[in-house]
Amino acid sequence: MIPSQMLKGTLEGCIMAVISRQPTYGYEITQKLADYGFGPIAEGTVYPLLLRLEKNGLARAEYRASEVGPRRKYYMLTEKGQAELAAFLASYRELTGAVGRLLDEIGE
Amino acid sequence: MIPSQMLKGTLEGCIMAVISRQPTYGYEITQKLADYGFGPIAEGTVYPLLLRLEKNGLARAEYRASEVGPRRKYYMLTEKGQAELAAFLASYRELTGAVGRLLDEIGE
DNA sequence: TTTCGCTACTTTGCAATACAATATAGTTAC
DNA sequence: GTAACTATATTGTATTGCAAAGTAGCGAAA
Repeated sequence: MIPSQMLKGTLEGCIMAVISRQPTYGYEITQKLADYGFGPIAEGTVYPLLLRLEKNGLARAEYRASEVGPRRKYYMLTEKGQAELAAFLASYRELTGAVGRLLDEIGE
Repeated sequence: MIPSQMLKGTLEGCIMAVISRQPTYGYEITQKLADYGFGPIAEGTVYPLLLRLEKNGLARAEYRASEVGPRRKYYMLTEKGQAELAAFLASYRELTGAVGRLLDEIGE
């Protein structure tokens, strides 16, 4: 299990990454994240985060009917969101680079 | 600059990693972290974190005189701390693994 | 036809933590 | 004697993942 504190700041970027290629809805995102190995990410985590992305103009959404259940709210990145995703990737690499150098030095 | 939210959960593990090899004092830790590329980590971040490690039995500390300034409080990992460090490393690799798979798939 | 299971979204409130700000104080060099 | 660097501690704040609870559509088994 990845501790929740360690997901802070990273999860938002990861969700932006998920919706960056094709419109995706919340429920599907939680399943994809589990597939990638993030563990079960609570819906109470994903939905508020999506609403926040939308509110901040990083994503926009549209409802589409589903053939197997309630309608789905598909999210996709705005241009501003694409830029934010690029910034996240840069920061993420900065972090993993720093941690990598540290672990290297202590022989881990 | 690595956003502070992204450091949450990771920084504690990194500081454990720093003091795992040799006793280190707070001020020195902030400098080492900067050297590794974490950016300037505020003292208001490091000291409370060290006190927390100590309080939770993950680290112990002793004061030693300095030849160039005030006395220093050297921190070192306890056995419990070593175990916690190992757990952190496992979680960290779980996270980077998951993010890696995600970024792979979206072609980043 | 009712109930269970899966799908799907929203809201409220809490807990953890990095950090800014502030305070304190020893040492050295000008 | 005062500025600059070294060194630790405390208080309060903002962010954010998540638990919990609620709403609701659909299909299949009972």
